[in-house]
Amino acid sequence: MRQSKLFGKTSKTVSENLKAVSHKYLHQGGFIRESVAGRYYFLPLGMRVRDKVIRIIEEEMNKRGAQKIITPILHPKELWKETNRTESVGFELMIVKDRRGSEFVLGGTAEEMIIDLVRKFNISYKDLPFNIYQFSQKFRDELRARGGLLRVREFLMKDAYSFHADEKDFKKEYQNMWKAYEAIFAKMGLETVAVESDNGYIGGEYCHEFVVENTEGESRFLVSDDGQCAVHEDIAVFKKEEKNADEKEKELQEIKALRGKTMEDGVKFHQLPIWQQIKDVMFVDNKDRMILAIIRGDLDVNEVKLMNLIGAGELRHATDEEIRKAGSEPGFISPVGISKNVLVAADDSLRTIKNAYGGANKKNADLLNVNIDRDYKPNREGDIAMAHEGYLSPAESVLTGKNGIEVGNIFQLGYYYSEKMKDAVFTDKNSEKKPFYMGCYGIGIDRTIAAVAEMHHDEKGIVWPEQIAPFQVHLIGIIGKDKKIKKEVEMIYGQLQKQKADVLYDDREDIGVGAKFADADLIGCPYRVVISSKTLEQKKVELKKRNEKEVFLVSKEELFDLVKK
RNA sequence: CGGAGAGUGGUGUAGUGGCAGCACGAGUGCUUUGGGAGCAUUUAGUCCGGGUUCGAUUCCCGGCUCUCCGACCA
Repeated sequence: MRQSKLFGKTSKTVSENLKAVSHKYLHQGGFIRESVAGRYYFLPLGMRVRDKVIRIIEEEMNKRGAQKIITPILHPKELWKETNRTESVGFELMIVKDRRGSEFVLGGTAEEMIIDLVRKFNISYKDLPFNIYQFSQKFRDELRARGGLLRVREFLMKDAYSFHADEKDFKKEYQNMWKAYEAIFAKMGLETVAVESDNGYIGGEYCHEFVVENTEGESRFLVSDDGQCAVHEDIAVFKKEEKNADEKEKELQEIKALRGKTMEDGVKFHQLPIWQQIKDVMFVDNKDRMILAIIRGDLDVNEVKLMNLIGAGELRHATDEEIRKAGSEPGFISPVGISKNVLVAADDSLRTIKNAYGGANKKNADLLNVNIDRDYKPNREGDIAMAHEGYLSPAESVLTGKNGIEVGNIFQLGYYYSEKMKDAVFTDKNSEKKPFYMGCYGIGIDRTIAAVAEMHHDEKGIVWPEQIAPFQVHLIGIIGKDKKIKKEVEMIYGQLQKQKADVLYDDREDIGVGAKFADADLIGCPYRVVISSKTLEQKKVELKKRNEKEVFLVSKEELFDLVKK
């Protein structure tokens, strides 16, 4: 490719608004341009990177038995109704209508579509298992796009769906895809951690996120020092040490408490440790249920765990008025004697303490010596606590908090969809209809590219890993008056083309050499080849790796050899 | 959705209640080629709507858009 003909240009300056490094360099290098927030044009350079990423994924998926298909992007809304995901999906669905009034969901994930396709075929156990995948544009009505390609509203995703006769067979595929992902990301120069996570609206019982550790990432997870676990904050369990569980239960007491509304106010007023206080958080779910989450005072409520415990689709904090309407008082909420209309969900940490203190459901009144079972009986009890850095894993290893970019995930779906959707069944050996056991597996292509840029750059631009660089070689001539040099570069370019080498030739005649070098650094091809009077004299070419400082003089033959694939 | 900030040529920015300036870019000509060259010349701009005002790019109100933080989402 001649750079003079390349559509899209590098830019010397960049808006201060572009904070994420990947965003900045992808913009400056001429890989992408923004349309509106969270929607991007991919320019030729960006497309080359994207195509290479696609190729790597495709190769690895095919190698492992998956087959590529494509579904329409507009999904009939009826399908989403069949699984009730028109209601349950957390992100607001993008819905479009055609002129006859038919409604379609702009696909953000394609479980329903794939099952709808599969059920057209009268699948028998002999057809199983299979894994079908696609690359397609996905739409998510994110409340807040950010960081260039890091979080977008429209992006290319590889999504795969596997169908099995039973769990055992599925588990093999889960491992198979796990391996595929490790191979895929390794080829792109990304080191990933498989983080155990919550399934969210996708459904199913367990899943793993593939996360690239990076401070720009929004995925918060914890790893234990013993290397035994890497788990997302949403579902991380930890050891809740006993506090004063041996203490004898004392008599319940209500006392006047002229204090502020915070946990600290309670500690100051009673001169007791924070862990002995009961933390009460009132929520409202999407069915307008009032939910009181209670937990040991030194811990925080994890809303995802809470949702899972009580089976809620969405949660929000209750307003002060709602708390009063439920017969309590902000800052003085208590599970003791709370209205029957309030669902009380208790964290099991409350079993590690005795004689707790906290509000009395009225202003400036507190209860002392509150004990679970004796004074209140939660409607639900379980783990709803948020794990934090420094806590101990169940195996008593210290947890460390990390941030990362989620580039892919693999989900166990089990019977989640096949039970909800009609005819999502196969015929087994005994001629009986059985629901499919399923899994699904996604990779966000755009975000993966951003992750590579976040991980591989220096102060001058992106340093692309060879496998996904827009070009392998950036060829530059320092031409001057000497016609011979121009001729030489053209000759070398011609030869490289003949070899079908992946080369970007900076043939622009009207710009200085400094600009050419700066552009080469910005674009970040792995090899830079320079032809000048100096190299011509020595009958060599100059070779420099983007990720190294030294330049080497090599013979033309060596160069041609290098780029031979 | 809550909070904060910002919208000025293609890009990055300055400034002002009364002529909108600079740099980069782009075009032309000459010159120039080892780290974003030089001279000359041309080109192009105040987000939208309303208000205050003799006069608004500037002040006020509304809208839209973007960025950041949070919430949400994965």
